Amino acid sequence: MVRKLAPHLGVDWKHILSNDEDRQELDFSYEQLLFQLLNEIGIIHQLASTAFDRLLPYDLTGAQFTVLNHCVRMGDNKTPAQLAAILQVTRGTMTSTLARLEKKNFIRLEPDPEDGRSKRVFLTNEGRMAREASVEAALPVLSKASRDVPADTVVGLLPEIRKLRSWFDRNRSD
Amino acid sequence: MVRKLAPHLGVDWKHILSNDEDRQELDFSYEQLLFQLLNEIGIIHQLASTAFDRLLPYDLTGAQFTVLNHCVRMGDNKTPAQLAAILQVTRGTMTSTLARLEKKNFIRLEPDPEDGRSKRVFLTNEGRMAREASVEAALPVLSKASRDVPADTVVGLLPEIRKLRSWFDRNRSD
DNA sequence: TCCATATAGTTTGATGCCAAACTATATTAC
DNA sequence: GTAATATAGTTTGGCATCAAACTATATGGA
Repeated sequence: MVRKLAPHLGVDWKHILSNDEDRQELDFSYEQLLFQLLNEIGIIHQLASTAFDRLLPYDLTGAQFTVLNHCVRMGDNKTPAQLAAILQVTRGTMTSTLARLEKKNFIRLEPDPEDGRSKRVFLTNEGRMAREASVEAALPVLSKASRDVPADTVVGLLPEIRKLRSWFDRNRSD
Repeated sequence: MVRKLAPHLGVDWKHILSNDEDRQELDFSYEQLLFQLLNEIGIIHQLASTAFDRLLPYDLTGAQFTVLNHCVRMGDNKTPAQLAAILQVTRGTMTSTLARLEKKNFIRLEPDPEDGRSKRVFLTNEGRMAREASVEAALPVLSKASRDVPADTVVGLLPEIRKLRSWFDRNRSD
């Protein structure tokens, strides 16, 4: 049916072993179904990501918001390596995200008094406000979703999706 | 619990309104549950993408494989704009992916005889073989998943995930 | 103490992705 | 027929991501 836009992501499971046309007609092997599932998941992630990026204020990106949000909710005064582990990015990626946040004055980086190799990440007041404004900006979109997507769908999906995420989490090579 | 690696993606819904600790204890609003769901989806996509990229031969990337795979399964002789629409990336992104595939001699680009603005994408024999080899390389991983992840999980997830994808698809701004 | 190894953070180089600007060719409207 | 508009493809600039190499500091064992 040709969707209008949206990316094929890092890996695009889209159309790997499936396509819209044959969905109704054929039997699929387990492997094919898993492919299709990952395909759909990739699309959802991409669409959601792009939509979220577009509504964020202060030129914030999703990655940057995620760091601010974590600091607000779970506390700051963590090292970049800890944040990288928690948010599941490489240290190199975290370095660059933190640099952008620092340039915007949303966080402050201080040397770790106990470990000469480390730094500590602190929220600034501006960072706190930017996070707050971002949450505000996101609410209308979530509300729209809540009107259209049945709660049953969301609630039903969560436990199984978590199982799947768990499996990938346990089975990655690193 | 601090996962070891993995990225916060374009937008990272991870930890936006949720975290591992409070999952067991609190009630969540619909909005929070949706956030959590998108969070899990983002993680799964990232883990799956990275794993897939690592096993591909010929220095193929997921994006490149997706183009080859589509051409094998659905036929080549399409324009870059058509491929971009089908695979849901911008034309600019498709330009660069096709350029990389052409440099590897996996596709050929010819001028469209009927439209002076367009080109046509054709698979080469090398491209066909590279796609075949990629599928071979992916099979062991899929088999591993099939041993661990119950078919029920996959089959149960698919219809609801498709509904969710549909919603995002319908509600995007472009 | 000193060396080997592990860990923190950075840097580099690739890829993917988007948005927006830009060129060239079609198509439509008058 | 010509001007306005739409579409195809490219280019540029920016962010996110990874992998791998590199520096500096800790830590542990001999």
